[in-house]
Amino acid sequence: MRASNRPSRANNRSLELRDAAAHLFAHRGYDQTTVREIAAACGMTAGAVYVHFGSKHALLSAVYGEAVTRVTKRLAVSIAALDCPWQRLESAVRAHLEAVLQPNDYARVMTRVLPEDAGEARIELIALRDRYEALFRTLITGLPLVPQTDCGLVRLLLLGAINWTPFWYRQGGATPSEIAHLTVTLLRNGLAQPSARGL
Amino acid sequence: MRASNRPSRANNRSLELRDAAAHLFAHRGYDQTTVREIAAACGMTAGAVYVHFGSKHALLSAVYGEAVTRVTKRLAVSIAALDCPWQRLESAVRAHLEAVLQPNDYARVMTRVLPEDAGEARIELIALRDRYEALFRTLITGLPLVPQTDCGLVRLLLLGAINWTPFWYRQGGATPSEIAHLTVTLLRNGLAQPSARGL
DNA sequence: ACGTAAAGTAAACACCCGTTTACTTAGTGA
DNA sequence: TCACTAAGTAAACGGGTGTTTACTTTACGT
Repeated sequence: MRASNRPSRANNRSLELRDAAAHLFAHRGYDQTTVREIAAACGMTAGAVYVHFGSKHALLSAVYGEAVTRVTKRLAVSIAALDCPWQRLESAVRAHLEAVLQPNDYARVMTRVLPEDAGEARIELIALRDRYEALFRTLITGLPLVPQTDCGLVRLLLLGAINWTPFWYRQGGATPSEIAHLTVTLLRNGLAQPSARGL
Repeated sequence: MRASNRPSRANNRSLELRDAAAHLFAHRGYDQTTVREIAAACGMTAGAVYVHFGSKHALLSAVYGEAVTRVTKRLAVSIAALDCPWQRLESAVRAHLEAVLQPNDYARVMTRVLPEDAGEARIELIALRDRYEALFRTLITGLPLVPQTDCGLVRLLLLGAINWTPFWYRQGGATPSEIAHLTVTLLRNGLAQPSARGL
């Protein structure tokens, strides 16, 4: 039981390191970020990184895991008090967009770094991402959609639309809130003029 | 005028090289593909690549440019005979999805390789992508949408949804045609049960 | 037949990468 | 006080990278 009272003087440089990694991964991608850069951002040497993390992949896993934890929490809070399934979805989309679009390093890693680039940590990242996407599955199956709608397909299209936003979003244009509203309105009623609707 | 009758014995290995690069970039990404691998795929040495292309970036530009050319052509053909703006959009989405989802190396590079990873060739790739996306701008502004709809935002959400598909699409599930139909139906009428529509 | 130029090779170049090793520093508990 | 341990450094290791160089081959035009 001695191993449990861990930290002692541990003024967690690990977290500092993880934050720096998140920042660099978010802005330049995994491949193009070097361990030396991450270390330098904390005023350390590359070797010291391996005191805290076994490998660069492990560092990515830590960042990715924290990202999912944070955005999951944020999403849960944002929908807690809502009952209407459409409002719940819109709130969830807004929370997701706010996380992904603000200069938020962790959330951005979730959409910018492909699990495929993570080597051995690949399976772990995919599991984390799936865990997050399951939240949207629940929200979507709760919607009163036209019968026989392929909910899985809807979820993937929705997540695609909002995961792609970081690639075109610019400060000063539409706000996350506006994007969320348009997205869910679109999903609910479509955008055709009433006179031009099909059967 | 002597420089114009170029090829002579030129049994264009350049194209072979470009195809091999497209294949590798599509399946493993730009960073994780080496010049030696591309050369080996054509039975050549790395040095020979530089007879045909000035750099690895130039090779990516060539692949990306060809990708845009091909998918643009395919899209133009698919909508040529159609008049109804909704049908035109659905056909365009279907063409795009077929290009991106079938094991089509060139189209896949367009969605898998971020222009940001291309270094100096970055600006060129962005210009090419923008040229392609402008086609969708035309298709969307041609739709009879509810007044004051932000067409730019709609285009970006739509492109996001369909650009993300390669990351989850699996053979045997929904076909490109089905995905295209659902996507445009969603955009047109939404998916809410008629009794559950908002104002 | 021969000069020319493109196409290709083998090998090196210069550098950068993730990771490891041997060693130093500093705080802690007994 | 002193052994112990975590944290960190400096430097190297082994390998891979894009690219260049010097040289060879090959096919054409004249």
